[in-house]
Amino acid sequence: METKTLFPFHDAAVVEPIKELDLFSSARPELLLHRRRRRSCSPDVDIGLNLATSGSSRVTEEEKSSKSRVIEVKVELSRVLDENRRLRSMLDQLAGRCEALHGRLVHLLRERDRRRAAEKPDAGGIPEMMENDKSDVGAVPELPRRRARVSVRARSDASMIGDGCQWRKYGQKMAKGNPCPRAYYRCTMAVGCPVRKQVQRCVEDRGVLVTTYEGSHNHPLPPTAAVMANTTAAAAAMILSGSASSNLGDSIMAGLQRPFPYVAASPAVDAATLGAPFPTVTLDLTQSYSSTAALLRQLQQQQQMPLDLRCLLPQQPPMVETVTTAITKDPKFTAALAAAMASIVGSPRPSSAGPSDSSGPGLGPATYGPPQFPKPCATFSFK
DNA sequence: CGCATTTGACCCGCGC
DNA sequence: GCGCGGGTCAAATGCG
Repeated sequence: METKTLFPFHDAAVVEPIKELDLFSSARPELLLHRRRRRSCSPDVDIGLNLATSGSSRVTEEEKSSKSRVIEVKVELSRVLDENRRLRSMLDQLAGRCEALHGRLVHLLRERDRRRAAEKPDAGGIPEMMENDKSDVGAVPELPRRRARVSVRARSDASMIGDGCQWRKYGQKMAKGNPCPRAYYRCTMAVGCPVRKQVQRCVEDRGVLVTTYEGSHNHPLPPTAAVMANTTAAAAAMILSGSASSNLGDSIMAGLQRPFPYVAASPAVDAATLGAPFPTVTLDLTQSYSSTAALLRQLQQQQQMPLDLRCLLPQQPPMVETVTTAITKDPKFTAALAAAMASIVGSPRPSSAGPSDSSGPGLGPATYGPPQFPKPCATFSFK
């Protein structure tokens, strides 16, 4: 981290420079100040002032100058501490609102379920498809069913990105407008798991693999898969609820239970992704994520977030940066991101698992067992 | 022989 | 109604 010397006129050996305060680190700045105050009061500390009587007028000038500098610095420190407290308070408020909304949503959904059970005691439960596909649970039957998809773009030479799940290929087709075939996989980690995914190379950049997930797993996931699944679930929940409040459902609950939106990318609804008629959010792991603020603003502008979640976002751009900084400095964020990255580029892929003969460019047999990963390719960066 | 993949056929929704 | 395209099925094939 950059170091600012606030006392350039002092002997560095006597007064150590004050480092720039990390507003979100675990080291409490107030304590720092407290320690410094205590040190400054200690009789052992040389405060750097020459109190000798020789040249007394010059010393007096220097003394006045130093004292005024000390006062200035104290004021500045006080201002920074105030700002720090204010930012912490904002973050606490945001977390509190999120918690409250989550609790409220859980309550409403339980109420809804109770009402439905009371109204239709002989309904025989929800249909199998609805039961398996949690993203549909909240849909109103008269409204068209909306099935969210999450598209993950990652740079890879392999036929499939390793996401920790086991998949079985059940089809392959040539899609219009793309010379590369599209492969269809379904999850085989549990009987009846409704999750499917499509894998296709990007027409603009053959090095980019576009993987589109649909549905929710009906079984426990290994940690590496859980990270990706959580991310896609949160993203799916976001777009499902973005324009139709009546579609608030269990998927949103799933999303709210995640460190939303820890891993996020271009949130634009990508209707062109694989020609999907469904709302699709794209997680672009080929891009450099230097600006989560841009993401948040985009979410605001496109109103892709649920109404109630939108209110959690700051309304003024400077605060967006503030929240972004908070998110990106959060060790949990870093950990989640690292796990997500590990699920994608975590280990080298065996050469035998490469693209097969006639199955088309870059689309080989499905991988099984432990996750197999393409070579490291996706890029993230934080400033 | 069992299992996974391949691939042509079929189904379905949508636009004209 | 028809054609098109996306998605799925299932018989055929390949492989260990």
